[in-house]
Amino acid sequence: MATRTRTLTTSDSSAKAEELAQAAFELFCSRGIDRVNLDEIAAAAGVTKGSLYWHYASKKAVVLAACDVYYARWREQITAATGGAESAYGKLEVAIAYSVRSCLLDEANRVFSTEIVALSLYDTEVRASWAGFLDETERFFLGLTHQAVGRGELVCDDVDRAVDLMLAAMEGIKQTALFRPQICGPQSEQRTERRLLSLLGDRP
Amino acid sequence: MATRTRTLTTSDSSAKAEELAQAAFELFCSRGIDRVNLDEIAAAAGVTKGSLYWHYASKKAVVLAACDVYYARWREQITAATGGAESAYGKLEVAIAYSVRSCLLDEANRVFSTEIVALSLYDTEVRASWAGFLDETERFFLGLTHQAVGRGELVCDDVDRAVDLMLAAMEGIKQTALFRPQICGPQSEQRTERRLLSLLGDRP
DNA sequence: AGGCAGCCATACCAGCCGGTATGGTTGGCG
DNA sequence: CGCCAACCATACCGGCTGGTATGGCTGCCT
Repeated sequence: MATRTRTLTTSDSSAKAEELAQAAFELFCSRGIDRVNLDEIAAAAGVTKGSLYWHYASKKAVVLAACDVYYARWREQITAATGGAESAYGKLEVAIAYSVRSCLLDEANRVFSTEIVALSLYDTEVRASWAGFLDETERFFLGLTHQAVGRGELVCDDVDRAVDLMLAAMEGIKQTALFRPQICGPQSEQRTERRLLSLLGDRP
Repeated sequence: MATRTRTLTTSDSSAKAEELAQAAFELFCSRGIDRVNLDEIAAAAGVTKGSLYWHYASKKAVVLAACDVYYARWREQITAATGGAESAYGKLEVAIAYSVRSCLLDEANRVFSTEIVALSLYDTEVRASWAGFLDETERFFLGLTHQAVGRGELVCDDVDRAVDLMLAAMEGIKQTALFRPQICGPQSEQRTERRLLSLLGDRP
């Protein structure tokens, strides 16, 4: 799409740019950002580095674009997961279940987010991008939890604090999962889900 | 190669090796592992790369040695911090206070641990080393918490689970602190301490 | 004395990779 | 048609850095 009005607008005019971002994201997920060079990314998208540099000004720009791919996929999957549930509490359950699963089992997700966090130590743009995503996820869980509490499906006296804590625990679990493969089993997964859920409050 | 000999036992053989490890640790903390080259490390220890390679076989060996420096400093500081308190609960308080402070305020600590975690994604030796350290910290908090519960200073029905959760939250807080500088203020620090402490149980 | 091992410096290499220079092809448009 | 802009390929550069080859110096041991 957008093949004709290829004027001087931004890079969304070209589907190739998106294809390059997708390819970069996949490669970054499997092998880490600085273990993937631009030749590989370009090749994975069916072009060469010369073309890549027509769409992106630097490797960092490619990384930022890969981040956007990550965010878009998260939105897509989280809405798909929560779409089935009716109650706000039910949505919370499946949202946490999805998050735990992606934390504990989806190694690609772990690789990418770990690399981005490490990059954020030195690059303010990457850090700002990731911070925006963290805000988005917090707003998401905050909204659901407030809904559940407002509808009487959950009892929690300090929602903001509870969500903060739950998200921090989730990040911590994701990180330690790298070093404790044993906690990635299916029964451990369910237990983790229940623990995180209970951090948000109690059922009435 | 002949790295043996040395009349006075094993690794104590050369103080220069330790000095190199210390220098490497400081540099890694300030600028990240792969933004520091071996020439700089050697120079910081007053030698050149040629000598560095007499003490260490590769850059990875230097990284591992820097990890050991990190562990040693943690032990030293945590024992110093908990030395003043008599009750087990008091020790828990100061241990958590120290951990929170180092998570939220000590940026060098954050840089180093973040880098090591990222490296652990690909290097099994580094991962094993860090996993050992995580085990050590867990054992430390587990021991204190069990003590506090056994002495009636704390009420907690599932210590293992509580410590797990507290440590996960602490890791998560450390990570998100990078993206939310506002949570690093002193009053926020105390609140964080209290929240983490309350995760371990209630006072009788 | 003299040999040897520990310790260190100098000089050098080679591969990797981000980035660039340049030129070719296509298609829309005046 | 002819021109230009979008898009892409080829070839190349140059800096950085982990790692090595080699030899010098020191002091202990026999």
